[in-house]
Amino acid sequence: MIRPRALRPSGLTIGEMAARTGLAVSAIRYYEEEGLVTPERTSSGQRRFDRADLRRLSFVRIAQALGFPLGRIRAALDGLPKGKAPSKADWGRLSREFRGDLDARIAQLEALRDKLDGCIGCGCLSLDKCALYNPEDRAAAKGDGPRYLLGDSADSVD
Amino acid sequence: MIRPRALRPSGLTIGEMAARTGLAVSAIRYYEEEGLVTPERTSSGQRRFDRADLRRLSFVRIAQALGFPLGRIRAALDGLPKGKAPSKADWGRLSREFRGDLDARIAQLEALRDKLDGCIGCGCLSLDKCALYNPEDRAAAKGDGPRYLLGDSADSVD
DNA sequence: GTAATTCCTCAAGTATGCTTTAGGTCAAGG
DNA sequence: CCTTGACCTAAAGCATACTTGAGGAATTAC
Repeated sequence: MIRPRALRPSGLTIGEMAARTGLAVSAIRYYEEEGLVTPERTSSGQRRFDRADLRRLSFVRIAQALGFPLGRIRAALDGLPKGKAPSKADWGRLSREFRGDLDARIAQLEALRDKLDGCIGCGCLSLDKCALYNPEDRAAAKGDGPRYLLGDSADSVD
Repeated sequence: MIRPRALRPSGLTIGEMAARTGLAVSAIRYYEEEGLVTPERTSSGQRRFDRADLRRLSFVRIAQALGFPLGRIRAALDGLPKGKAPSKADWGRLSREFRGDLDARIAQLEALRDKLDGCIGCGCLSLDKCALYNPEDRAAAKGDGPRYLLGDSADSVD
């Protein structure tokens, strides 16, 4: 049993966090800048993370894999109790929240896919009567976040 | 009936394309830079688009709404016959191609969602035994393209 | 004929999400 | 003790997808 950093003191170093979460050290620093984690510092300025941070960062990875933008993830994490470590119930609530969003995104994508089917049939793909060519369908894919900046004004086409 | 540009000559101007596709003029110029359309030019250097371009640009919009990156879209458009205008069958083939990719993405997202369900139950979200914490799940969301640059090396966590 | 539009190019700016580089400090091992 | 590796900050760079701005030319409208 190796015990680096003498008798495992007050927290995990950024390198240990990186190793355990699979994130790059630079990414973790970036997440701190973005307010996704707020590790303490040693007197010499090095970051020290606790176990709750391990969960926070893992949640970030998972949510990202699910397509959520960091802003959304931060908003969710901001809902966790500060000071005390989040309980299992807290994490469950967060997960359910994302699960809901995810369902919505999948449904939207499926709706779009079905419309694409219709368009394969009609071969239009650009006609004003084309179901896919509907302003309200813009920004359906993409996590949410400020990504769908598509100013719409689609008229008749072709 | 107004007939701008005397007797409707050789093609549509970029402004007309913008009005008819719902895209911004600047976006269309950008798409040309990216090789998604290659309009002709008048002797004075103005762009002139044809009806096939209208379809191309509409396809770009649709594919983007479906979450595909421009690189992928360009690759698909490059498969269309050059010189002659693409037939209905050509467009159908393209649509089916995207439909396939879309199905795959939806499936992947659903798989991830189901794993999230499991994790809501166990409340883990960061444990090494957590199904969501699998390197192979990275980059599941997001259109494809060079977006999933997540170098993986996830070990045990928490 | 002339003023208002529209068009052109090229460069720089914006947002997201990081990585890389430069220059320097700190801590752990031998 | 002192070298090596890990850590720190700040700034710049990269990829995607565009928009905005500057400065100017060509069209169109009246």
